Amino acid sequence: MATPPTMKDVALAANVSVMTVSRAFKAGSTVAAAKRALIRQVADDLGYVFDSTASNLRLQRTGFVAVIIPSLNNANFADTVGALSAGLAADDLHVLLAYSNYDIAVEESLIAQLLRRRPEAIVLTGGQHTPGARRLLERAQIPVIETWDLPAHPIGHVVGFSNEATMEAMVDHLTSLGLSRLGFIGGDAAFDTRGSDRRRGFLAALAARGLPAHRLISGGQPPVKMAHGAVAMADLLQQFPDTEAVVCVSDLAAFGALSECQRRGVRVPQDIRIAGFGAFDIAQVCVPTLTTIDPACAEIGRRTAALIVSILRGDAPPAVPVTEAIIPHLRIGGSTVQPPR
Amino acid sequence: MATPPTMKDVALAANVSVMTVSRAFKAGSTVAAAKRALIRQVADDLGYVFDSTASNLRLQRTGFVAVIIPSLNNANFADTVGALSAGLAADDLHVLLAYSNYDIAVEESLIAQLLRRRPEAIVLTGGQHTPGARRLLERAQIPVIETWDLPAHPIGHVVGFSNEATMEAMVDHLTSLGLSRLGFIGGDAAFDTRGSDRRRGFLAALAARGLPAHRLISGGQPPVKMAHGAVAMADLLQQFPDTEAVVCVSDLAAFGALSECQRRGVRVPQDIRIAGFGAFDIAQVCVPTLTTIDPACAEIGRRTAALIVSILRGDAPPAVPVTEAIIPHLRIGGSTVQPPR
DNA sequence: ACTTCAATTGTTAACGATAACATAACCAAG
DNA sequence: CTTGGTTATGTTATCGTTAACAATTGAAGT
Repeated sequence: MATPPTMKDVALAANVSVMTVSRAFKAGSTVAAAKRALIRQVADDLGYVFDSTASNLRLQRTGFVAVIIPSLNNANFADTVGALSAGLAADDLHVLLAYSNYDIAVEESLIAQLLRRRPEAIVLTGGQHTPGARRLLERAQIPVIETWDLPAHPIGHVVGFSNEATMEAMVDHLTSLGLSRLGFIGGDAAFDTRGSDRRRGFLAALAARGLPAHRLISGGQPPVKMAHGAVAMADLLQQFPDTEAVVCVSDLAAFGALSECQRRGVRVPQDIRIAGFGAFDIAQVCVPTLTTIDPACAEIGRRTAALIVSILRGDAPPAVPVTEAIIPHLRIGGSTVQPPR
Repeated sequence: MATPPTMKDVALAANVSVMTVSRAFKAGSTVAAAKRALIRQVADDLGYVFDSTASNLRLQRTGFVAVIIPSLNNANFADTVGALSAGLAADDLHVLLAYSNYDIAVEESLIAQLLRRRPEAIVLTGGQHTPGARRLLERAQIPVIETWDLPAHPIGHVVGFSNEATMEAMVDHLTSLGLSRLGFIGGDAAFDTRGSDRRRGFLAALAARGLPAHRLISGGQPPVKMAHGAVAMADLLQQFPDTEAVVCVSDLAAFGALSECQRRGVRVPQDIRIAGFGAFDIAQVCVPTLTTIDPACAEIGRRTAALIVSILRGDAPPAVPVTEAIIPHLRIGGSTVQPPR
């Protein structure tokens, strides 16, 4: 057959009306059991596949939830999206995923594209957007959820945490070890807003303690990869050899830094301490394990999914925009504190 | 406004017909320049957003390419999907992504769901599918591309490589170093077909050389993570302490194995050699760097995108199913050969 | 002024599924 | 054998956009 069979073809073959075929495929509708079985059999024989594009148009509902993440290739965002998809699946909502490559201009164009697909909700990573993007989102008649951040001026709902605030606990940990010469790797670019939020938080924490805050090494444009962390560590060791501990924008950079230390015979944590961010798998496998901050990626996804479901399908959707604060957790590893043996 | 504005609203406001509005948004159609500008202005003022669900139905074309990967959280597949998306974007094709969690039963149900969305092509990872999945795909009137494998009986097009065959080069490398007591970590489960293909290839390569092939350690169910690699290495060192080299199903497992060696003071490569698969970032950052096989993930994505574009939008689509063989490359690292200093 | 042709705009009928309404079939009770 | 009330099925119109065709306009050529 040239064109795929439609309900009409099935109806013809089963000798019923199109409407009956439609009902036969919908649970809870009144069709004689025998007829329903017949219709499904006929449909299967014909190779009929339900056409959701038609249904979407008629019902004015697509079942799509648009999601924009900075990068596909990042275990943290993957965990969030995984939990999000899982949480939406039960309510027949499907993630329409796009990635911005850490560029809010790209994000804006993705938003414009995605909205044409008529998603029922849209999930963003981060709280910083172009004015154009804000405008599009404010006019879109769908729930907007910003994640992975606590924006000062949210567009709609929020499920996230303050990247800046996480650094307080980290610096607290390091200073409680009696350390005062602290460095930071990563987060310089105007692009990586979450990374520079962390750096800002780091600097604020140092300032609050009256500690020097000049040991900063760029990790280059995001995504900051392992190899960049290694290069940055080499820079740090050369420029500021007296550094006692370095906080990295992510565990990937931190592992790169650790590897550079290994290559140079610099002992971690004896000679220098290293901390990361994100609680990536590698943090608990590498030697020593990395001190890091667990931002509860999956929890963000779960809570976002639950929020969306309650808004779209729930009987009591929230009247005002919701902000759900996630509490990241400091996880101490061998890269800052030598385990007792 | 309760319902979002449609072309009709724009037409009314701009005092033209709906069709003229439609033309005003379509490049290359005959609308007076001034009128086109006016319509676009009016549309913008109203907050009009093009509704692709209606367009998709009318045109019988969605611009979707369905893609199923085993896991979101895997840099290899992420690289493939990234390159694929990029290659499709120019032709206004968008990836509709789903992940099977390494389960072909899940894959079948995803295929059924995705086909309802009327994708213009569908891309699968791997060449093993349930009979139900094959049936769905054979009847779907769209191009099917299997990737990351060279199936014996392809459903349609193929862009991939033989996981089994890659192991020949790896074993060749190890035996050329004079090693003969080789082990393998991972790939036991019936699920992870690519992993067990690699193990089969490993065993075949040993058999061809008359080498003993009993040093096999399960990595558990896929995805085999770093931590599993560490546990497996501990098993291997205990069960087969005379092992000279171990090939792991992925770099992640290999890094876990390497980390276990570090913890135990087993020197790599002096005491034991470790190899991985996938050319993940970590392979070239860790100390020592990992010997691995680069399956050219991005190349798979690029070639798949090019194939799809040529089929869907090209003037000379291939008459018969195409099989594009990708050539994976052995990359030797410090985990099998100590670098000269 | 009168064709002729191109450029521009309008009208109609789909695309495939489904809510809403209308009708037909059925069964039990009186 | 009616009547009343379910249950099962059919009919119509619609979601928003667009191809195909029809109609109108305007400018150039004679």
